[in-house]
Amino acid sequence: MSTVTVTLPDGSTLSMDEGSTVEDVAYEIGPGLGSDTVAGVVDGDLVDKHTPLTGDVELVIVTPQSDEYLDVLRHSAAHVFAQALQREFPEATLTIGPWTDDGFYYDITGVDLDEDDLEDIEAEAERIIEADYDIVREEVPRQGAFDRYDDNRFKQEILETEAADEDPVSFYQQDDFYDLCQGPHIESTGEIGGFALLEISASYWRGDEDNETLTRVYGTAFPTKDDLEEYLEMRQRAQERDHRKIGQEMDLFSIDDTTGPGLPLYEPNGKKILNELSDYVGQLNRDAGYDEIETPHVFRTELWKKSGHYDNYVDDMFLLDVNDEEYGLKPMNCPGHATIFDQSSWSYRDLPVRYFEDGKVYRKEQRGELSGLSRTWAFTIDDGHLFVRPDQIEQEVLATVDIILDTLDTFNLDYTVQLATRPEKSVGGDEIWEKAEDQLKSVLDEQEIDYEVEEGDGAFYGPKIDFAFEDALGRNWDGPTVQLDFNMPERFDLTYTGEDNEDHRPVMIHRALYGSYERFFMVLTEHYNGKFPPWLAPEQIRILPVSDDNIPYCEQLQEALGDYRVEIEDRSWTVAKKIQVAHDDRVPYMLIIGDDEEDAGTISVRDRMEREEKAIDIDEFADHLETEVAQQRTAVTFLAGR
RNA sequence: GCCUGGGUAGCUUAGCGGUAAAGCGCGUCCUUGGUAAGGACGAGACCCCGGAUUCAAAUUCCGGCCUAGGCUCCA
Repeated sequence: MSTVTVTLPDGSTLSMDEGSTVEDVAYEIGPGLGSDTVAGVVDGDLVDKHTPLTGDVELVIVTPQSDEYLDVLRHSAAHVFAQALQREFPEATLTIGPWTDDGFYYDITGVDLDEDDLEDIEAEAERIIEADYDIVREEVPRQGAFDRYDDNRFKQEILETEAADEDPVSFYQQDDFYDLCQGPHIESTGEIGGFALLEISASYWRGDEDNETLTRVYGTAFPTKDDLEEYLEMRQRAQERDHRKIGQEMDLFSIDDTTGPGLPLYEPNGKKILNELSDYVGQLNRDAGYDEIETPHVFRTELWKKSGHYDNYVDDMFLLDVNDEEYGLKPMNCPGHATIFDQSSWSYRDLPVRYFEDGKVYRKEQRGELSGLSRTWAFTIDDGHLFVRPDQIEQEVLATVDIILDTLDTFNLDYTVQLATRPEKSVGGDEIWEKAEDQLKSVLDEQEIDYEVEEGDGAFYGPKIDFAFEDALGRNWDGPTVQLDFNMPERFDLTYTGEDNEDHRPVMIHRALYGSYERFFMVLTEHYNGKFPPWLAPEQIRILPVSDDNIPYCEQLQEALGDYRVEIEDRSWTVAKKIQVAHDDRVPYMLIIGDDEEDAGTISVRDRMEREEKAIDIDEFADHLETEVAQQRTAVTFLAGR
């Protein structure tokens, strides 16, 4: 019998008989590990512990202490759900039920479920867990598998595709329930300590919207009840920091039924933050050699035909009929910017030319996609376009990435980076694409940025670097971006005169430091949980008079702090209530002013971190705040070191 | 766009065939307070919009609009 070499995570190797299973290897290492083994990771794939090894492999043994154990547990939890479902609704048809990052789902059909049903199914699942059924792998001849699923075309399809080469086919059985499945699974249903069903939703078979709609039930499972509780609390906390909730509480923005979907209305508090954000990037852009321009919200469709948007993007555009002529709200700012570039003749010495604009754009996204500020119909891009010579691409991309990193650092944000490369449908030659992608890569490497390459995910007109953020609910959203564009300069026939006195084609770079203000606003609101840094906070200071008699002195203080956004709490409440409400409103600094302060000509400062100090000189506070705001510090620091 | 929930006062929600409720907010008054919600009274609702069933609809049914989650999209 031939042998195979198994390489373990520590680099050591074992020689095993060919056909030995993952579990055999574990027992070879030690009986304790053997009995603990739940599954294995063979060359990166999570497999059942009974999987035979047929060649030289890298192997990780999965035990209840492994990270992968949760996946295995949840996979089994999906089966427990399916069994409970079939007990309650025998007519339900099962399709697929994998684990996910934070639980599992099962796609089913043939039954309508509502939230109450979910509770019943959950109760049934608890009984199945309580019963602690053994979960047993079973090998069934191919024909037998088809017989089992003679009324389930989804399972049949899986047998004909994913499991096309398998005979026998593996099933997993617990009690009288079985499911076509490759595994791996835990030993018995009782290993699941905490089980919960979370949501009913929908999906398409095979993720294709032309296919049948399925009902998807999301759930999660943990080794212990405590782990589950902790997860549910975390979920609850995440919902608490949802920007839509905070936006409502802090009167930042609203989206009104009457004015329309996906069309955010910024209230005064929100606009104050937007203005600070705009001033911040405006300064960065000017410092980086950009010229500010402005374009209107609507253009004749002639422009969109010229830019190619009319052919490729018209379904997402808002079109208007004006005197029998067609106009379109701009879904992008670039054609306007390219037109401005085209108003002058340029020498190679003039390049790069850099334009920027806080440009409002309108995109008629699918209705079901609209969500708070993260996906809207109207949004403002801090949009910049560079017109560069081909030899300037790298330096300009580098400079742009540099400013993006500065910006993200100012807000102390976490992000991921993707390099999106040439899609199947694209314009431009092989050489220019290859070169451009290399240039983007070398910029990312030079900046020592971790990034993922998303093959074929670039725009048709050029490759791009995207920076993405995660929202409170763990969803990813693209933010800052740098995109190369070989197409627009062609379409607009943009040229500059080279050293050789010939016309040359510039390359266009699209870039945004925030992405859109809306989405960035969402990210910041959730990142700070509404506790905006003092430089951004809509209300930076609230003065709380102890009694109404102190109001005149408070007004003097307000005037002395005229450089800041200061409000006086003049409602006739107790001091305790004024403090409570100021905390709820997330105001960075409260000045508590009673007779003591008024007589001494001082202030008491309390911050939203609940620190407080009395008898402070107002100038000292104002000086500190000036620094804190000027440096865009992300925390309230006046009382930190005192 | 698709599926499943949901839409009741400015906000958060209860009510689910028979006189529209509560808390917060708002107004007036009392209280002038010293560190995380003092008290009383009051105003405020086309119960999302159409249609149907019924003696009677916020409540049931149908259609639409909006919204949440997911799916699918996302130059």
